[in-house]
Amino acid sequence: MDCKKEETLRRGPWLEEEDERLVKFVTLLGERRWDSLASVSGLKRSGKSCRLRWMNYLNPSLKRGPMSQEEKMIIFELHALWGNKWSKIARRLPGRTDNEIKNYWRTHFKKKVESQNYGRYTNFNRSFILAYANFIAALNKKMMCFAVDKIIDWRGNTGEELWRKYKETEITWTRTTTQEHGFDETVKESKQRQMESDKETDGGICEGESFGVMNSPYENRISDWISEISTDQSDANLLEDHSSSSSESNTNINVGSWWFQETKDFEEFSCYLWS
DNA sequence: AATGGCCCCAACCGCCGTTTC
DNA sequence: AGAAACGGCGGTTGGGGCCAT
Repeated sequence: MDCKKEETLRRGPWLEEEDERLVKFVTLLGERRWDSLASVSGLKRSGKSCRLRWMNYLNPSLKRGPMSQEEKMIIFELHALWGNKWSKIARRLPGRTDNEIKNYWRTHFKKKVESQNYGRYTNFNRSFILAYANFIAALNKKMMCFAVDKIIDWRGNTGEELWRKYKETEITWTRTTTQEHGFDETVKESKQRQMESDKETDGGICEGESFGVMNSPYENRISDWISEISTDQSDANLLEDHSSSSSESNTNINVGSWWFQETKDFEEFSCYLWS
């Protein structure tokens, strides 16, 4: 019986009329009970095949077109954190499927990873990522200033140290990714140039207004998140001498004036951020 | 023009955890 | 409670397109 059923099932690329029929029945019955949907629709496809076609191709919420600069960076960074957790990474990239990300990774990054250049990126430490997220958030919020010399993280890294790491990583990242992966880094580079010139002229105070701020959904979410947790007190911390911050209990992290619980690891942080 | 190598991506496979009956 | 069905996930495959030779 099952063998007979198998024989009648179509395989391989989907035809246009199959797609149309599938869309019609998913709209009608919803995204569930794929086996029933497959048989009710009259499609000679397995439920699994129908589900896959919908999830990876027909779903109207899917993004079309090439990966953006930012999506590439997110894939790269989250893969460094989580490994081949494609569905998990996909959840941080609205409109992209695990299959798409997996394919993208395999064709664009895998060879590079297998060569010697990857190791240093896997060491993105949390303080750097947090500082970076805060920095982007600060830009997005167009805050009046970003006082590098007032920052300290829970490991005792000063703002200057984080800033230096940020710049080094950005420079290395920019150079290698542009060369190796053909990324368009113009926005990032212009930001960086601006940062450096501002830093020189303002003694460590960066004017957020000066930057060409991107308005991506991710950065907006970071910004929203920061808005949620920011308080008047934390704003006051911006101007607080970091020596007093460092004397505080180690359970708190003060990066760029926002407080985090040390127990909250980066995964939790980013889940909250992008979920 | 023919061919081979490579890239890209849709689709499939097998496994496993969850849900349903 | 347990078997079957279902759904999700990561790994793999195969075919079309492009490009260099």
